[in-house]
Amino acid sequence: MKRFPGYRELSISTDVVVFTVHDDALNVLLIKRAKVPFKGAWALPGGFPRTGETLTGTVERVLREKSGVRGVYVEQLYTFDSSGRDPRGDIPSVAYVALVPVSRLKPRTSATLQSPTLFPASRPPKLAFDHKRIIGYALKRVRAKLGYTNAAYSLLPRTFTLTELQRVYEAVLGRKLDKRNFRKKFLSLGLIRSTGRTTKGGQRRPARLYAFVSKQPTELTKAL
Amino acid sequence: MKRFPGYRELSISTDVVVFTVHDDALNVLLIKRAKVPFKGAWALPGGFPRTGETLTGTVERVLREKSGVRGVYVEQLYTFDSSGRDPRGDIPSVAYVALVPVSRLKPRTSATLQSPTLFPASRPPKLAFDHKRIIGYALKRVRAKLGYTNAAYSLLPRTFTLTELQRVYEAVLGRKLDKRNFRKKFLSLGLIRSTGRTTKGGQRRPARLYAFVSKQPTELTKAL
DNA sequence: ACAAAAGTGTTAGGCATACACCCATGG
DNA sequence: CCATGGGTGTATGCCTAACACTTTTGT
Repeated sequence: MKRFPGYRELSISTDVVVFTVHDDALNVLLIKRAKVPFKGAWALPGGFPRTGETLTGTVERVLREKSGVRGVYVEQLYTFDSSGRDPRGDIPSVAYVALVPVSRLKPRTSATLQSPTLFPASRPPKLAFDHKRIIGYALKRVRAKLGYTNAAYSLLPRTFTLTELQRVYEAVLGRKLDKRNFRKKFLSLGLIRSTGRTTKGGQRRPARLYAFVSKQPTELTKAL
Repeated sequence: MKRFPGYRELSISTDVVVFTVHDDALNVLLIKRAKVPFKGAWALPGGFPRTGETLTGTVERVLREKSGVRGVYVEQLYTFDSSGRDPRGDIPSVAYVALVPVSRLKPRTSATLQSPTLFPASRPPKLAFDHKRIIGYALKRVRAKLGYTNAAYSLLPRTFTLTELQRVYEAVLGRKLDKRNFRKKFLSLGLIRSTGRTTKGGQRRPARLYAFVSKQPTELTKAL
């Protein structure tokens, strides 16, 4: 088995599915691979753990180096080990999902990074390895999670309107929701509080701004 | 890093939480460790992948060699990589959950195996590594899974009475359920069918025997 | 005054829960 | 005939889903 200095072994890898809501659609961040295998193909950001680095540490480093974000919501998804997924051999990959407000991604799309680009999560381009499958798996997980946790906080700025919150849910779930029912139920959950402030400057009626009471992952007893 | 011939590297491990329902309680199968570290301590069955072996393959082998079962329900749980979990270094472990009818376990409790023994899942003995945490995590997963899949088929023999089915649910969930509501709902799901046969030989009224329509993992649209 | 999004209640149906008695069998 | 678990129905409250108009602002 091939070895690279500084890397532990080529025996386990990580991949990160970075989701964000942009233009009322759920997007996934992909990079162009700079090396073989699959050189030039779109792929999930990922990498091998360095010596002494935990998997979580590897993911944080990958997010920093390849996507330019830090301190975002990260959750382990699944460990993929199907034979044939990597031409270098049977290298299992521990996949993670990161949820990021789109505002956190934009400023870091610089030329020195491996061209991180957003694609619609439901129609990604042709992808390296088994990354298409991983994205499908991640999509399913995030859809479920929004239903029974407060994970939406990680896709929104600090304050937001109820319409923006609803757009996030609609983008992730891929379907329209009823405005009155959505507001009624969400407000009854007690996850968000009104900040007392409103939007300004639009050519329409100002909207109340809300904030999440807690930005820690929380499970709900009653589903959304 | 230490190497053993025939093993890939000591860079990833597997652990299996084998659950079964016995005496109306959810039990977990543990073995006494034969080697350091934690020699003599109770631990989850597990092991390192051999050369060319997938993680799933490793789990199947471990189940065969250490627990004497094959062809049972297995599901990946989580990959644990907290530093400090293994004194040999930061070795991530991919944990799996297996669900087994107790009848499949009994005959293989022979002296040549590393004394696999059942313990109540909610009160396991002192355990090696971070295995207590893994069992807690597995318990949570199985409780959830029973609510929205047909996974219970893997804990029961081919045919069973509704009371036996309810006992399985009660053992896993750790609480009593209402008999009439349980039967009404379960039968309405269409997961099981009456075999037309009944139990015999007890000193009480015979009970109808049921079988699962499908023994493939299936997700329900409506929760139990 | 108009365009654009914000904001707001009611009703009907389905689902979950609580609850108690008769039945069939073997000894 | 007795003991033991098997088997059955109804009523209530809650949550979900469907549905349309008025309000506020900037131009």
